[in-house]
Amino acid sequence: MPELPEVETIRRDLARELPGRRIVQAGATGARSIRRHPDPVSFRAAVEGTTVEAVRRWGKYLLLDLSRPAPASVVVHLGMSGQLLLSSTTAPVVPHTHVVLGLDDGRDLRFVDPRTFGEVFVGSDASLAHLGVDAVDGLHSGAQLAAMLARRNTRLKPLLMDQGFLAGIGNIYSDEILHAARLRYDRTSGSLSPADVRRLYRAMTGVLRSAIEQRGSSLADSQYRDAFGAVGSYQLSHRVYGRQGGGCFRCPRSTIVRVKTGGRSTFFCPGCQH
DNA sequence: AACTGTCCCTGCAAGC
DNA sequence: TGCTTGCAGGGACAGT
Repeated sequence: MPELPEVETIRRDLARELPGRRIVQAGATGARSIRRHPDPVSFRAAVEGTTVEAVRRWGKYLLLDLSRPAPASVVVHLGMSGQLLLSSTTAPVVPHTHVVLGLDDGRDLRFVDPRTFGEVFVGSDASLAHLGVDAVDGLHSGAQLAAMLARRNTRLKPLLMDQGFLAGIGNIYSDEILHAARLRYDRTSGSLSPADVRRLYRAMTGVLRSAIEQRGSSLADSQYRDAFGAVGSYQLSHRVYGRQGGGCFRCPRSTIVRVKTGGRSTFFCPGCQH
């Protein structure tokens, strides 16, 4: 399930390959993937003949900035199972390929998404106005985080996953961050001491930066791949996610527990998270 | 305002 | 073996 580190890995791949490339052909066969467009024709018309100028990320969204009509970008959200793959135009088209952008260098950018929770559309930054600051690029100090937390009083995990509060953190990284910060998922933001907030800030930046360095987490069922189809390695560094029944790496006498909350699985160590 | 449950969707694994 | 069931989850939404 692509979260900020996975999307940032893809962004870095594409930022080396796409700027200056012209989109010579655009096709969309998956109506649900381009659900913000009335039909594939309008999507194609907005994209074909444009040049990609930059590749940006905001939270879990990728933006391929187009030369026209300014300001417009191809906005991509990978949902749970989305992949954005650079491949030769002649490579076989795998099942669940919903959008194909043909480039002027003989390659395609293909959007593949079996579960169709992801989407692709042409839009401006205004279409992402509901997002909070980016959890890496927009968060600069523990004091800033403390001020943000002071405006809310709610459980930490849903707050970290609230894209309007902080953009980019999902189920896996919220659990990893909270374990690194030694805080329980159900601690309320209003109950945090200044030292707690400092640990949370350091855990957040530390976990996300390490995960980016290791090119994200590829799990058995999520099929996360970078733009060249390669897997990440941060799953090898997970301390709690998917480790229920295993020993805690920080306090080895404790066992990682899995609970269901808010309709999602949460993993934590009852021994060292409070 | 905060929280829970439901839905969308496919692939995979467990159980009968 | 072959079927059914449950589970995974990002985000929108309805209901409490």
